[in-house]
Amino acid sequence: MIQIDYRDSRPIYEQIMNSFKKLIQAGVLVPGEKLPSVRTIAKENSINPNTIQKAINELENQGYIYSVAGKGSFVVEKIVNNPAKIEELKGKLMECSKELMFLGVSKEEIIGMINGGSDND
Amino acid sequence: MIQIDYRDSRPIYEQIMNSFKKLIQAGVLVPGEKLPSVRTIAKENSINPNTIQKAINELENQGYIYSVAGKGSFVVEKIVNNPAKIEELKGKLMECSKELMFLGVSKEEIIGMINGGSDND
Amino acid sequence: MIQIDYRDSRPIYEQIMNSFKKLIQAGVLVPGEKLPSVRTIAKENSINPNTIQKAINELENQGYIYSVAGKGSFVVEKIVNNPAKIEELKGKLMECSKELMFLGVSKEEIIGMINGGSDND
Amino acid sequence: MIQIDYRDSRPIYEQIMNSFKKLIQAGVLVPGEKLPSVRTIAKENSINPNTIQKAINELENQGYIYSVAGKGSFVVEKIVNNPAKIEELKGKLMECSKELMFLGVSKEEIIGMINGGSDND
DNA sequence: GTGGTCTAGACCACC
DNA sequence: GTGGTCTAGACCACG
Repeated sequence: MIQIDYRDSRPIYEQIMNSFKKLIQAGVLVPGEKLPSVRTIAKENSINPNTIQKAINELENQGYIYSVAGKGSFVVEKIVNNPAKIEELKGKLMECSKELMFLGVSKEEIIGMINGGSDND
Repeated sequence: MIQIDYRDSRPIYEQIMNSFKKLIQAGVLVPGEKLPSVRTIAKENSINPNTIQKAINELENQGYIYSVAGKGSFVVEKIVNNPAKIEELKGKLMECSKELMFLGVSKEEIIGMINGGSDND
Repeated sequence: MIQIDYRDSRPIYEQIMNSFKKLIQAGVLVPGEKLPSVRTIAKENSINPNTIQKAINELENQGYIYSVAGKGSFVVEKIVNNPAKIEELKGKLMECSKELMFLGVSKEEIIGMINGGSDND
Repeated sequence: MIQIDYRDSRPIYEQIMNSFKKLIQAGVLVPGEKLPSVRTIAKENSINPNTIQKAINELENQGYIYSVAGKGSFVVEKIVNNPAKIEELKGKLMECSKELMFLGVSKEEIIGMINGGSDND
């Protein structure tokens, strides 16, 4: 369910966080659905529960899930709008697109990628 | 010439590197042009020369400049194609675009940003 | 009669307790009035009776209600003065007001809120 | 510099966080000032560095300080406005004020407290 | 069994 | 030296 790359420079908790973000965005995890427990995720991936907990906390801070002590963590019904975050993402996207164009990728190809939405990870 | 933000969580050398990348991409530094010396950059920005050197080395590794011992560093004539980097950037771009769409930004708006993207930082 | 939000991080019994507090403060439950039985509240809200009992016990500890074995729980005639609780609340209130002022909310606005505060939940 | 009450139900990291918030709000820690290092705070208060780190992270998330790896943590120049947080605090304040009035504290006394701003902690 | 907190000790990149 | 991440194990309140 989750992909961890220990050679990746990004911290493990961030990789876990992104995995869940993608599962939510892709609709694999639907609103209201319960996530596996911290301990389950930890055991299945041989990662320390504290690291999982950190990822879960971050996901809650960012508004993707909500946690209820003693019950579990659940996908939120609707993502809360966060204008600041949208601006940040727009900035990142523009930076990538500029650098790609500088490296010879045409504007059309980039737009094609966004239009097609083919998974490129 | 270079913008350093000590509050930024990114390492100094990375900020320096990005500044030069942008200057090259924007055409302020043209192909073949000589970069200021490490010591000059260091003095002008009150930064440790080692930090500048690290940024210069990274820029060379990524194919933006080339260094000649005893002469200095110069902007490359043509950026070497770096398929791995292009793929990485494409991945990042798709991730941003997916998250933006998930947060309610329309595909059209994103494409419009890329089409009209003449803002430079 | 009672609002439970399972997404809320606060324990269920605390939410129940607060619901009753508000009903008493608002005068919906008048002094001497009998509260519904633990089992009734539990069934109507699909909550474990133990959880309801815990809320009831807390309300009694805090002096809002009194319980008579075999009869039920009743709203007290007059809230017993609880200096410790008053001091605690005063502390909390001052903390909120200070933080609000620090964040740029004017003293006048805060006082206006307290003066005009007829909104109930 | 920091007050920890191990009998307090609130987590230690939260108490630490609040201590620093108050020091910043009171002007003891001025904008731009460096906070003691994680390890220093940990040693001086006989608390595990990880617990301090959590408090520091939270303070950064809430916009009170910013951290630079390898340099330290610093008080931000100006607190970022956060409307959602202001609304939350207003709600808390109203709840306290209502409960105080219900317990017999007069509206005038509450307003007097806010006007006087005497430390009540 | 669940999330949440905490300790003790470790390693890393950065400056 | 600094902040940041991670592990291994523990205890707690809640349902």
